[in-house]
Amino acid sequence: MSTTPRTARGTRTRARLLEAAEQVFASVGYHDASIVKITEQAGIGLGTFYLYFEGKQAIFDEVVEDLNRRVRQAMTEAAKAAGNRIEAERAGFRAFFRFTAEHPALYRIIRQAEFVSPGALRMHYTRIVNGYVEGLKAARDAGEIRPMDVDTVAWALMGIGEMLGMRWVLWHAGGPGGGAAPEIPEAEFEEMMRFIERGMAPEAPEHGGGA
Amino acid sequence: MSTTPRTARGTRTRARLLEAAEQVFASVGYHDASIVKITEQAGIGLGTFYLYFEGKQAIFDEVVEDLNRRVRQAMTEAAKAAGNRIEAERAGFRAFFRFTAEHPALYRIIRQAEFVSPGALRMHYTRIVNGYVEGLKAARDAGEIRPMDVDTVAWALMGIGEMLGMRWVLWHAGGPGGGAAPEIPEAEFEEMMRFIERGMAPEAPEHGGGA
DNA sequence: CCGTAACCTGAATCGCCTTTCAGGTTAGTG
DNA sequence: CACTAACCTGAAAGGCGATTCAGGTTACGG
Repeated sequence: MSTTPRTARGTRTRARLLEAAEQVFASVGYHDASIVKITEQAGIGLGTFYLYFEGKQAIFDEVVEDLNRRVRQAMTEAAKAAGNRIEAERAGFRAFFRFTAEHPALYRIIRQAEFVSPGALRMHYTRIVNGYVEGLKAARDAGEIRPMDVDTVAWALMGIGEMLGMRWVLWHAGGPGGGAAPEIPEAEFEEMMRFIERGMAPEAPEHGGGA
Repeated sequence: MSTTPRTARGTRTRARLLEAAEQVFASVGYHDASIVKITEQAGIGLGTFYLYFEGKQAIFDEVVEDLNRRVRQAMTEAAKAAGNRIEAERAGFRAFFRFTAEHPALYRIIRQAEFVSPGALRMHYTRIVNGYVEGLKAARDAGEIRPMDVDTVAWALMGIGEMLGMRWVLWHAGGPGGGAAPEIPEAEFEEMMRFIERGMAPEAPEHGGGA
């Protein structure tokens, strides 16, 4: 039966397992991620794993939860500094891509969640979309974007981010074993933002005011 | 060693295995899809599997290839009937959603391919995007859409389709075990198309001409 | 230095899955 | 009907990985 650590040592051990699990899940996938591999990566005895986690699925869920919290924090943080809503959207997207470029684990892990833990998958997407929805509603009410069904558009934005991010992270940067965080092609990022901004622009823009 | 069937009987058996594999992969995932389950679903002896397939991964790749061919055919077929490019885009999207609504296997299987068979994953997305790219280039040259980096936009469209489709197919229609093909909400589909069409619209539309 | 609560360990158990193979069945031909 | 190429079968071998557990280690207050 798994327990919560009671001392600083235990807390550190648990954290090490979590970090190791993120790496192992991301590099070989859930299926091939054995508890042995995770504990070895963490430099910890096999049996110790079961002191802190119920099993493989349990630690997977926690890894997803953790990544989700971190990516949303990165996005909110970045958006906070922006002036208007459009700027905030742009900053949020950029933060999203930067985060996923630095943590390929996000994609690689989330995509497997469908069977491993459908609830975690839904939670992940829903939470991120909810962040968008709030921002979009405010922008819509402020007249910065056209009247729209913000839910649908928020999911569309999520889809764009996920697909382009996947393409950049997984394929632009060599193979799965790949090395450091890849650069996000600036020109493509701008093209994406143009597409998004036009898709959301108010009916009658400021007469000739382009991007 | 796996062989190609030499008679009508063998051909039928092989096809049954392929169909059963699609169902099993879609319903329990690659990991939990044992050869036993596949052969049982097909109503065929366990050993027979190895007459026609090298192993689990081999049949998985074929399932992906098959689904990919079918969804692209559905899209092309639908787009063919359309008048202009915008109409074709709309028809293609609708066909894509209809297909995935009727074959949830597409999502459920593709999402696992990342680790099971990265090549198959990339092949799947790339082929669909290539279809878009051709259409977009033609539309751009014909002045029906603004000048743009069609590759980036094509991937963005792919992302929108995948995310909204996933949402509709996986979540609007009860649980994973879910029943018949769910309806695609018409209002949401239209909102999505508005977003896409505006994102691609030429710089100076026909003076006040809306959608 | 002693005691003990918390922590750590990895060999062994248990169960499941892939793959093989020796032998049976089917269907078409002369 | 005899023959044979193609096809089908499922018990069993061989492996692998999740999880347990009996016993060792660490840290620290008294």
